[in-house]
Parts: sequence; structure tokens; C-alpha cells
Amino acid sequence: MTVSIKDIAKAMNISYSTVSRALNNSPRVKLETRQQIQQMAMEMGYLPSAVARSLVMRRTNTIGIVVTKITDLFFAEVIQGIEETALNSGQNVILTNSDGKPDRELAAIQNLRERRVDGIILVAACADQESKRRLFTSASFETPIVIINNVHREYIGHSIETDNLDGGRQATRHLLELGHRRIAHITGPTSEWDGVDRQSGYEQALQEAGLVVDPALIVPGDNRPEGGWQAMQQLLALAQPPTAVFCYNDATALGATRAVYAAGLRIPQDLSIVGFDDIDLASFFQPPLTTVAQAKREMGALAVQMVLDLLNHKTVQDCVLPSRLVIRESTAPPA
Amino acid sequence: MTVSIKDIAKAMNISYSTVSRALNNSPRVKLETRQQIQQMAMEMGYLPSAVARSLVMRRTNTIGIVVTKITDLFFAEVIQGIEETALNSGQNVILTNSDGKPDRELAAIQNLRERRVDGIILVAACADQESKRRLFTSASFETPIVIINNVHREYIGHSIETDNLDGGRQATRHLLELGHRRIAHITGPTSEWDGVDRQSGYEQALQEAGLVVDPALIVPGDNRPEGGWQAMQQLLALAQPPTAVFCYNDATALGATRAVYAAGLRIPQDLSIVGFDDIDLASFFQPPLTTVAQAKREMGALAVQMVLDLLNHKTVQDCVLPSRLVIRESTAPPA
DNA sequence: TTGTAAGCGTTATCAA
DNA sequence: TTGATAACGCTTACAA
Repeated sequence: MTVSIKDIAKAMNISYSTVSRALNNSPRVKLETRQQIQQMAMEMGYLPSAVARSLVMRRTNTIGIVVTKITDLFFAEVIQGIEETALNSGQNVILTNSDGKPDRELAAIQNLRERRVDGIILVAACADQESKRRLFTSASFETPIVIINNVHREYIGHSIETDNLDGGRQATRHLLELGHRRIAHITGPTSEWDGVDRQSGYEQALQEAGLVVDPALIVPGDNRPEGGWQAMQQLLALAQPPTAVFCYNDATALGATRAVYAAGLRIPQDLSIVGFDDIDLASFFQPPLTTVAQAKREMGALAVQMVLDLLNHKTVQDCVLPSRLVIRESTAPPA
Repeated sequence: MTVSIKDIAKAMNISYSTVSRALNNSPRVKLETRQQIQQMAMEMGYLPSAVARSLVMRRTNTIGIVVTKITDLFFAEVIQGIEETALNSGQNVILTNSDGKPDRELAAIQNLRERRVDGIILVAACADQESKRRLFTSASFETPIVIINNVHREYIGHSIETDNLDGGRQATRHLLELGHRRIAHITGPTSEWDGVDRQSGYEQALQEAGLVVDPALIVPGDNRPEGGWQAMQQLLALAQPPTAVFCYNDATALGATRAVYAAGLRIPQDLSIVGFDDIDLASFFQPPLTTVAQAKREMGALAVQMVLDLLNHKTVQDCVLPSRLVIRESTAPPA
């Protein structure tokens, strides 16, 4: 039922190569017939087959994205950046979600490769190191892959990251400058490097200030509100609870906030909170959240550029983007 | 450079049809050679070409999704539902984002069709009626399309919706039962039918209660926090401000909440707020948001099932899912 | 300006 | 159990 160029050719009694040319607006076919063919194609409801075309062209003009968690607003905003510049470069974008499952991530990458996408962008890889290595050796050279965030240390390749260490430092320094001395940290999953770096930044800032890092004040979260909520409850139950908390990300901060209010305390009067990411929603939190902004759109744009460069065999460099503290109303001097 | 079955055949000095069979684990090739071939394929870093396969199979085993706004958490959660059941049915999923732009939506659909996906799910279509009609006539029958939410009235086809009217009614009745009499409504974009229905539900509930609908209490939002924030400011500036507000969705409610706090008022003591969607984050809002839940995952699951049925030429029915009021802490009797 | 034919990487139908 | 060979729907030399 699907109409092909052969059908059009048959209907018009011409060769199908002419139809192909006409449809591609080649000057090598007389303007008149070209228009007739296009007209006919339209009438017959012709829809070119990208799969046939890709097969012969050996190019799909699409970039595949694998995102770790589609419900994470930080990722969603990065993706918008990717799409924007990809579309402007004439590349289509298809997205797949691994839902934080390493095996699904690997399967998704494999799938995209089988589809012969021109390049792949991993928005926060979650697969383990070993699988990752296999990814970048073996059949690797075929499809350029660039990773945004959460790059494993050993991997030297094509990656874009925020300066997480400095971000963690900025957040913590801000709290120190406000006069806080008991500053807690709710971490992300320990398997993720960005979280490790943020925590290091936190520890560095404390040490700079001559404070000792108190392990009791470092509590694991899960990068979702649930984890922040639980972690904060744990912190509030401490004999000597913190007066400020630096959270792995904004979602964690939201959960932490909830726990604080539920305990009958106020923010920032009784407790200050800092997040990370600066998702669009953060300025609408109650109170508006002080947080460390990542250059989300830029990350996406850069990643696309990197894929494109790789495709053209240009050399590319790993890239670390600066983070930036955004002070809003969730932080204040201790009571 | 990419190795194909022909390369493997050549390397092993056998015909490539045998290779093909072996790789598909056909019993029609001797176990021993089968294993040898698979071994060799692995060593040579063979990665099958989905595009070549799709061309001959005339099946891609993938469902395409077009989502209106990837940063809308409601959509993100629906998508999770889609992926879950699609993957369980052996279908891959590729996602594209129209970012609320009708032309991008249309382009995305066209693109998915050219890729010959087996079916398309529109998560909240945004294109205008006329384009939509064209979509469902002309080349329409090729690719089954089902729409989740925001279905145009004229379109009778394959769609899944929440009972928005009843949802709006439930939300408003809840406020009425608490004793509110001046209840405002912050709408979604007026171009979207789900919003129209929610508003109708709101008006019906008021009328049931013998109240007149005051146009001054109906203010447009934009289905994002920004819109809710602005609308709420407008409402608070009224000579006689409302004591309760029903918002088009949770994001709007978040913005509205912010405006209330910024004005120095409390929720729910001074003003009650109800949202719509029940995104995962809603229970972490401050205060936890009373809202109308949509069956997000079920919608996704149902949509996939519908696509699959359509593919198998079964008849399917439009489907309206019930909505459910979730009472949390953002609503209380008026002061 | 148009047509013929090869080839892209598979699957599938025949024969052998 | 294996091998030729014809599709699938397109692009693109090369001929005419």
C-alpha cells in the first residue's frame, strides 16, 4: 500500500531514477516534469522511506540520545539544548530513556548503533566502568559517542562536564560565609562521579575554613526528593543537628525542604539549604532555592557540536563548564 | 569499515545466506557452523544493520512518541508508562520533542513516518485542527497513531484521555465542601481541550452549588509556573480576592503558591490551592499539594496496547480514564 | 534531459 | 545443511 518512487514512475510512465531526481529537486530534470512529478507524488500520498535512503546513503542524519532518567528535570533541560542546536544543524534527534538501569542503557546504545545513527550523546551515563570500556573499544569507532556528566575517571574521550568540584566548593563557602559551622551534605548515589566531586568540593571548603569533616553530617540521598526527605530526617534526629545542608541536587533539596517543614522548622531561619542544578522550577520552590547552576543548554549545544566535529574527523577536547552559585532565599545566617 | 554479513561470509568462505541464518539462530544451519559463525561475528565486531533489516522486513519494531514538552513532568511520567509496556512487548521506543511548537510536531510525525515506525503515540498533540485532520486522512492509514490527551473534539479515532471535566468538578466540589465561596480558576492555554474541560467542570460545580461564575475569577495561565505566578498576582490584586484557587495543573499551582507566599499570605490558612496531574513532585511541594490525579502510567500502557492492537487490525475504542482527587495539605476551610 | 543498472545490508524463497 | 538469487526502496554513476 505504501507508495514508492517506482509506483510514481509507473503511474507516469517514466523511469524511477527520474522520479528520484525530481523528488530531490535535482536540476538534472526538466523543470516542468519535475513539478509534474512532485505534484503526482503529493497526490499519491508519497512518503519517502528514510530507511531505504539511509541504507544507500550510509547516513541517517540523526543523533541518538540516551538519557538516564527522563523525569529528572536537569536532564530534560539539557536535552532541550541538544535538540535546539541539532535541529539547527539539520540533524534529527531521537531519544531513549534508560531509566537509570545500566543494562537498559547498554541496550539503548546498541540499538542506536544498529539503527546507524550518526552519533550518540549519553546524558549522564550510568553503566559500570567495564561495560563502558567495552563500549569505547571494540566496535567503538563506528559511532561517535559523547558523554555529558558523570564521566568515569578512566575514560578519556569525548565528554562534557560541569565543574562539580568547584560547584560543591562554592555552595559550601557560601554557607560558611553566612556563618554556618555545622554544615551537612546529602549526597547523590555514590556510584556517580559528579556526586563524588560535589562532595569533595564540600569537604575542601570545610577544610579551607579550618573545620573538620564530620562523617555524621554526610548522609546518602538518591538524587530524588524521597532520598532528600529521608536523609534530612536522619540529620534532624541528630543530637546536634546541622544549621545548613548542601544537597546533591535540587530534587534532593526539595525533599529535604519538605522534611524540615514537616518537623516544624523554618527555612532559612532555622536551617539553610543549597541545591545543585538550578532547574527551572527551583526559583518557584518555597522558599526559592539557593543553588549551583549548571550551564544546561550550553552543555547540550556543546555535545552536539562535538558529535558533529567527530563526524567530520576534527579533533575535539574534553570540556569542563564552570558552575555558578545562584543565591535565592533558602539560605541565611544561622539563628 | 562496518562489517556486514558478507564480510563474515567472505572471511569464512561460506555463503552469506548461511551467515544470516546462523546469526538468527536458525536450526537450518548445523550447530557447529552456527557457533563458529557467531564466534566470528563477535570477533569481527559485527553489528547488524537495523536499517537494512527494516527495509526487507517492512517492520521496525519501534513505536515513536511525540511529546509536547519534555520538561513537563506529567508527560515524562506518561512516557515512562509507555516505555515500560512497549519494552515488555518487544517494541523499541524512540521519543521526539515538539517543544510545544505545532510545526515541529507535524515535522516530527512526518519524520517518524518516514522512518517507518510501526506506530506513533502523540503525548498531548498541539497542532491545530486542520493539520490534524490532514494527518488522519491522506497517508494516514499507513501508521497507526494514538493520541493521549488534548484530543480535538471532532477527532474520533484512537485516543486516551483523562476525564478532565469530572476532575475539574471534583477539585471544585472539594473546595466548596470546605466552605469556600470565592473560588478562582487559573486556566491552561485556551487552545487545549483538556483545559477547556477542566474549566467546564469548575463552572458546573459552582453552578451546582448555586453560585454564579464570576469571570473576574478566571485568569489565564500558560501551564507553567510562570503563568501561575502571574495569574495569582492578578487575583490577589482584586478588590475581593478569592479564598481558593483551582489551577490547570501542578506546575501552575507551584507558580501560584509562590505568588501567595511572596504576598505574605499562608497556604492553606489564607488561601487554598488545588492542582491537577499529581506529578511525583507534588507531594513534596510546600505545602504538599492537593491535586487531581491522572492515571499517568496507565495512560501510557493503554496507548501502547492500542497501537499494538491497531497493528494487528483489531478494533479499538477511545478511552476515558477516571480522575481522582488527592487531598493533601494545600486546602483547608476558609479563615 | 532521461533511462539503465549497480549497490546499500538484510531476509527469504528456491534449488541443490 | 547449504548456496544462489530475488527482493526491500532508494541514490547515483554511466549511457543514451
